[in-house]
Amino acid sequence: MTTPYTFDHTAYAGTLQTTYAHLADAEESGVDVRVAGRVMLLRTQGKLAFATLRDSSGEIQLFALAARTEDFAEFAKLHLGDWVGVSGEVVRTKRGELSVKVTRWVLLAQAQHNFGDKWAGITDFDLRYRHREADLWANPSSRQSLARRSLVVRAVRERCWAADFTEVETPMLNAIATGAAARPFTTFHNALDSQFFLRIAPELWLKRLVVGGFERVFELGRVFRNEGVSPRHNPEFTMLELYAAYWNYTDMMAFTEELVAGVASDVLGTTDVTYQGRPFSFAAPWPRRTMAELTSAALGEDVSVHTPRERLAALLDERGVSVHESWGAGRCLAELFEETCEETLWDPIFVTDFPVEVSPLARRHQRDPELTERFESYAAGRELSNGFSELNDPLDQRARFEDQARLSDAGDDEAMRIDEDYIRALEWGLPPTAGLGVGIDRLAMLIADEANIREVIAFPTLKPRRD
RNA sequence: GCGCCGGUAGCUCAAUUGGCAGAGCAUUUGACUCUUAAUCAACAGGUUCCGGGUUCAAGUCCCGGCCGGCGCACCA
Repeated sequence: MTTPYTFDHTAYAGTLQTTYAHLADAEESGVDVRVAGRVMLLRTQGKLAFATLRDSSGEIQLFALAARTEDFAEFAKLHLGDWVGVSGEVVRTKRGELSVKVTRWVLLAQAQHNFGDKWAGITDFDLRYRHREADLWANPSSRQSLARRSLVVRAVRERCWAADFTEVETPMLNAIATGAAARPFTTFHNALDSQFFLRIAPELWLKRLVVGGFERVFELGRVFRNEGVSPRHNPEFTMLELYAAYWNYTDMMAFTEELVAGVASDVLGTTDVTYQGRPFSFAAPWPRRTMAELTSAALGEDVSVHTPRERLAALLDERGVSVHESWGAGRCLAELFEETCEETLWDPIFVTDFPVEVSPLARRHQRDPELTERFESYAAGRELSNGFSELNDPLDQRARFEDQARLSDAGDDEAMRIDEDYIRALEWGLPPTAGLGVGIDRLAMLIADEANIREVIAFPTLKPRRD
């Protein structure tokens, strides 16, 4: 059968609900509208038929009468899921339901499959994620979470633009996967006869743009990490990275809390949220506490990057963490922090002053060369952002990469590889600069109140069917 | 990668100790001029995820595999 190529609609269901909220029972507005969407429910009653129409804005009832509606018999045989366009008057029925009293209608597309259960919708995770299109029209909450993700991305982008950051795009196909500690995906370019890695972070490229004179840049894009899959990890995810010349990590913390609080406010209209039943507030300012302070408080024992490595290792051992021989005091401190503090950090907080050993791209702390001017923000027990004063000394950067190479030789397959082109870029002069990375999916989870990252990704990575 | 749990009609779910594989909704047919998950009547709908095994008999028990959820590990 042939269906129309266009439908000229003049109203949305949700808008009609607010515009005609005043209409009394059995009152007719005298206004004709054209609406389109999917038939979600159908109730026929002899020479009457009621359908629930859903469009992107909400739902409205369609009211068809044999005496008034063209092709009434066909209308009464619509299937759940069919797309229709209708025209008719906005009325409220005797029973109080705002409706479009259908005079003319057209089938826009047939639904050949249906989900059947009007109450439970689709609950099977496998079906929901593999056929998200069905999930989205069967389950309004799925659509809401993805819509909120979209609003988060939009708000992030607009706030970065408003702060004079230039949006840029850097390569996803890289000869070296660097800028973070993660195992990469590999691929191959035939014409260039070369192996490439999908990027694990855009960090080094972005700083090269700062070297080139883009004083404020950001990139909002996909990164790929060949790691495990979990309710909080998808192999490809979206990251915001942002760099500002002349800022240090203190400036960047101030920007970060304003950005995140602003995004929450833009999307939800408030900075007060409830995540998985537990409230917290994104409102700035967030507390700043050093990693050593928090870890000492959790342990009931003063520790720092200067605590003898043997003592830190013993504390880890007590907690069942196996200590690798290549770990120095800095790595041990960071592990202790993750073990004792991370999950307890519910309200947004900045954890500052990370050891040099675990921060190969961050600038040394002005007061302690064993630390860096680095922060991570935490919320709901999870890392939300990561930022630092950027290391701009090419000699120190080379030494840091060489430390990483030693870790790699010691069997750490996530250690960074030395990037000669990046060191050369630093030799051209990187001004004092602060950088920020924010996991957008994680932020969207918080704002959409979702426990599983897949709920804020339209098509999460699944194992291909093999049957 | 490891552990636990799950997979039954298009969808949501039942099935007692191993004993004829069911219901609601959806689909099909019929009734019905204000329904709201409409209601009522009837018909139809199955490789119980896949492959082996035990048994007179397997959705159910055993072995292997596939996919998913959760936890651990890894990470953001």
